Amino acid sequence: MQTKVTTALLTALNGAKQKGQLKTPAWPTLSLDAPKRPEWGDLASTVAMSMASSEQKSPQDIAQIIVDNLPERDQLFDRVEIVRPGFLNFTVKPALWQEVLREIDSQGLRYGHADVGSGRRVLVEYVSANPTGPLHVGHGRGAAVGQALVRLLQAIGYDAVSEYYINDAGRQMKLLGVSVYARYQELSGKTVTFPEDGYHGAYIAAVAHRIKEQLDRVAGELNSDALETRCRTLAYQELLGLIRDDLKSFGIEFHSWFSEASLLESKAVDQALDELKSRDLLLQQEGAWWFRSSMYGDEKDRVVKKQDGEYTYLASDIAYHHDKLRRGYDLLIDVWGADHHGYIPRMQAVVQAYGYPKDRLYVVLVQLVKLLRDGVEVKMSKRTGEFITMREVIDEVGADAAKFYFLMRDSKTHLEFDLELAKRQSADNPVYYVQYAHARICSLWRVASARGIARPSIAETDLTVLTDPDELGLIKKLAAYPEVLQTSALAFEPHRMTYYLQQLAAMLHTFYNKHRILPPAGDHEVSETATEVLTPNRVAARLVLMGAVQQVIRNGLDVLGISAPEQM
RNA sequence: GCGCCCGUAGCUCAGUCGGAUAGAGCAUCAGCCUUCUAAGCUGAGGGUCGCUGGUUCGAUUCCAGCCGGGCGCACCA
Repeated sequence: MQTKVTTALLTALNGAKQKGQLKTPAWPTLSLDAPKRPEWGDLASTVAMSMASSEQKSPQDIAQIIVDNLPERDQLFDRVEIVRPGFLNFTVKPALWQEVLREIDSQGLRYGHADVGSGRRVLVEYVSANPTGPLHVGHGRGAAVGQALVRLLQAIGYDAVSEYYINDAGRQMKLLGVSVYARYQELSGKTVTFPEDGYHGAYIAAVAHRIKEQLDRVAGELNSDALETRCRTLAYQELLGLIRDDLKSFGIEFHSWFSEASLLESKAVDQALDELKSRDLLLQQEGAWWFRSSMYGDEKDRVVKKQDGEYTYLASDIAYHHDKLRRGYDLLIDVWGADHHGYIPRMQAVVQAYGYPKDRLYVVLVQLVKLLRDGVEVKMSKRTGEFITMREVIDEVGADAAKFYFLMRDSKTHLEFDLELAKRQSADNPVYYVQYAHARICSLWRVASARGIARPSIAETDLTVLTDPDELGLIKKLAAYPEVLQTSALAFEPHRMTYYLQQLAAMLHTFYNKHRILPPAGDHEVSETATEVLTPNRVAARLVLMGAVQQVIRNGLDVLGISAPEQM
């Protein structure tokens, strides 16, 4: 609908220009918003006001010129008004709104999809937690956001895929081995002093217990170093497996998993650094090698190879991004915890160092989740290993509710997540509120079929009976869906979709409460307050409308990776 | 100290490529089930959009400076 009216506006502007009524060389971007008040029409434009200075005419005059040049004015609009400073308010003909329902019906799950991406390839990297322990709530939010981004981008025509980068090399892995080995020794009855900087979580002992048998078998033949290495390998596999399982129960699967260790083994790190060296972007100083990120706006240069000859974490990260860039993606998205924001300039420096524009990489920051239970904060401490895991949250509130909560707010702001609220099955809980709207419509089909009312075929339904403001209001909301989807995807902000769904669900519930969709069952007297006449036509048209609402809720939830239950 | 993010109703937050009387949910109060799921709906109260300046016909939105909160400033990951 927006596009239809925008096109008309543009035609009007160009027409006026040809006649010499307007002279602005380039039109400002034509934005059309649904105005806040119904008396301001369905769509409003501010072009006339923004052109006032370049035209040296009053906004009202410009608006009048535009109106005079509007093509097919009577076919498109019931009313076109010019209001006070220079707003152009359009009231679109109901017939055009009614057409939206046919569009939804014919496109089904694809309604709202677009091709603004035109197949451009995007790689979204998210979660990427160290395989040194279970995923915690923060990872859960990152997972929900990452998955939603992939699906949103796919929906508007991008070829988007997901990847998990496994930090299976370096110090953290070493510590994992040491920690598990210590617990293993304890299990075998030895007293050991647990490494100070090791992983203290109870899950480490659990892992040690689980792999004990395998270790016992080789314990006699291996010295302690080799045993420790074995601990590391087994624990790593065990923990990565847990992470995969957790993600799976959260309904998340990755297109690919990428191992940091593989970069070191294949010498990809050396190669990536050599390439920088050949471009004079690597510098040896004080016995260490520095990446000259300050050449590209970072505040200072960064060490990639330490005095002791070890690579830093950044070295693998450089190689990893080098690899991603060379795989030919048009855009790389990294979803990071907000505490890593200081890392962005150096990664963008990496991108530029390899000759790519810096916006080839976009980092989506995800802020911390503050867990509450009945309004009281649930304290977490990573140091002592006492933190709430993602699995605990999923097990307690369910994957759908958890995802919805994670996606409810702008990811770069702190999120309060009340476990009790997320579990509650009432209107307080936005997840169920939205899902319930969907289930309610499904229930309508069940009741209709029980009463022998067939689901109407849209081709044979007269939609012109849908003239009630509530009916048209719902349709207008449905018509806004494609725009919401697109904005949400292009801004990398899934919460816009969550918000929209809550609004749509609210309208559905209001409508449902106020109007009847099916005629009352035969044995009920029609109450006096039912002033509406429910002709078979109207019933059919309303059912079509309900079908459309159901479809859009389903599409919206789907793009967020949340299920749309038929029954609750 | 420098950098990034945040500051909107009692609480949690939307909105802001500059627009017309600033929105939702929760909480509070008052109502609505013999009907298609009350996991729902209706109504009421509640605001100097952190502060001060600037740009503009117009600023919650843009700019500058302050104030408050979070995070980051390693040859850690």
